[in-house]
Amino acid sequence: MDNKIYKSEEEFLKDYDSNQFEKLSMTADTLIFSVASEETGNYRKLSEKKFSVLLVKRDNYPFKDKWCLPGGFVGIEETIDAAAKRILKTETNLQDIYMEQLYTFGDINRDPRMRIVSVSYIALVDKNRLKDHLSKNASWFEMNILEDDKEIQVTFDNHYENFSIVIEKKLKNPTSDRYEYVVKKNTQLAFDHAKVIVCGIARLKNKIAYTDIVFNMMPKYFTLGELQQVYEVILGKELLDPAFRRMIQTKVKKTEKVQTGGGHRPSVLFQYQPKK
Amino acid sequence: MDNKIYKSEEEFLKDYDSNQFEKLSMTADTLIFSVASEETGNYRKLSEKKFSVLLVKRDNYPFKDKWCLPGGFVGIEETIDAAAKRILKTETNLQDIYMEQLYTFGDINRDPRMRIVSVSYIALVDKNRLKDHLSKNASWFEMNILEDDKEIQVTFDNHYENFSIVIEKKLKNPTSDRYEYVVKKNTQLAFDHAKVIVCGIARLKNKIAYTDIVFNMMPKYFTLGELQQVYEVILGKELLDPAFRRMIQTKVKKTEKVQTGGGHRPSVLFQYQPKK
DNA sequence: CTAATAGTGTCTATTAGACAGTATGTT
DNA sequence: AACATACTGTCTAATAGACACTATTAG
Repeated sequence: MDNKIYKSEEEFLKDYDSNQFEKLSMTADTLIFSVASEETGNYRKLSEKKFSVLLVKRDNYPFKDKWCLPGGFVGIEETIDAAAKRILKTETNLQDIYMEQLYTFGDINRDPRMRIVSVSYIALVDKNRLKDHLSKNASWFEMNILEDDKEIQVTFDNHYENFSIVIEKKLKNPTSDRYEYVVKKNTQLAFDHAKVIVCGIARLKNKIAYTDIVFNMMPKYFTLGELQQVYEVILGKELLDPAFRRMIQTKVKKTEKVQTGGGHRPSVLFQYQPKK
Repeated sequence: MDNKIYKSEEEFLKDYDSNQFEKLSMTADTLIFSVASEETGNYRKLSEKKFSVLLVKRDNYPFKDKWCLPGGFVGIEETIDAAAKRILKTETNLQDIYMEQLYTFGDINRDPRMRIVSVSYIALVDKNRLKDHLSKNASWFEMNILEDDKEIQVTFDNHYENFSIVIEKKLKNPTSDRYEYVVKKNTQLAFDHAKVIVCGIARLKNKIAYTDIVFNMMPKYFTLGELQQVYEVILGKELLDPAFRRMIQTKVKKTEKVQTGGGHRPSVLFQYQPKK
């Protein structure tokens, strides 16, 4: 850097060489999560809820024919949030969807082409809102998650293909809840997206406990049974009905509508009610 | 992008033009938090704990003579984490300090020179570990935080200068806990660092409730009174002794040592004990 | 003795877990 | 009638809040 003395910020900026530091490329990658209903065949049984993520098949190198998260480069005149929204629109044709920044992944060789830093986002959608607006290479994968202290296993299934990943978790520091993820098995996911997915699942699990973000995955009207299933499939464990209903009653409002036809007592439809 | 068909990833990569997308600059900015003890004058009274942040006076444009967070450009061959560590070492001469990524700020005009995306980090240090290793322009500022639903006010004081900022909080979405911060008053902090500080304070407040990260700000041996004060100054509220001791007993281990000389009953010194 | 902090006992209020029970639709 | 889910009542366990009390030292 030169040592010229400037008298004002204007003068300094006019003279500033924006290329004196090396620049790098940035992408926004989006974890689009949803919960889908799978019919069971038995007219009496409830449809099973499946926790799903949207993946895109790469039709170019690198990682040609592998699956990856919807993503794209951040433009020089575009905020990162705007890039993430643009990508969501491109892949799902949806706007006004819940999104939040997840984490920024900056390993040097995470992309074989060159140094690319990825800012990841989580998006939550109600699957009823999108039927066939998906882009050509995009596909919903149902996930099954098996987790203990040391390892996470996720299996992905889109009814044509299925595969699984195994990720080892290591606490970065005994005082915190931050994990370092080490990919032990992954054949089908491009880049470091296996880690991104696992990181996003952890965030979502955490946040449904102390926020209302689940409702972004629900239709306007829903039964408490359905809502409970969504919690259960994300948390990966069953909940007790009375405890669940006690917890949820502050967040929802009963409607006059009921849902019948299930071969059992009709259930009341509820709506989300944000607390003031 | 050209449409040449490649037969392999190797062939593709050899041909790849890494400059086809616009690149941008990235910095890592670090919130270095600590809790300092301020003597009270009265030999009997405990020293007051002050929640502090390390700021650096800019000696160059832009924002010449304003205060900012320690930060620097991320090198093209350097991970973002490594950049953050390098910056911490430069400013405090400390290594092996607790750090975690906070958030990535990517507004287009957050830096008047050019498009710079900032990945912010939180670092927590025990102030006893650094006495006079600070870099020339760095200074610890004690913070006083006043917060309600809508607004955060922080005053900064380093015993020579003091100033305050006012930030409005707006929930981005009723279902979540994400805020948009709008700077209402700020005369002394450079860039968007007022927002970054407020964002970091919020994260810290949150995380001390469900992790053990406070212990990164404590010396090896401490009294429960001191520890409670640290919690209180970060949370901005008083805690009840019996409840605090019940909560903390699973995290600490009593030692044989006691601290005397305070004109009152001596207190037992404790150590952090991570749970297995 | 006094001021100040250290540390404990215990009552109460709130919340979470568990289980058993009742209600009601469709075939 | 039987199955499957909807929904509730209530006991218990665990946790958090509140307050009062005892302990101990330097000056």
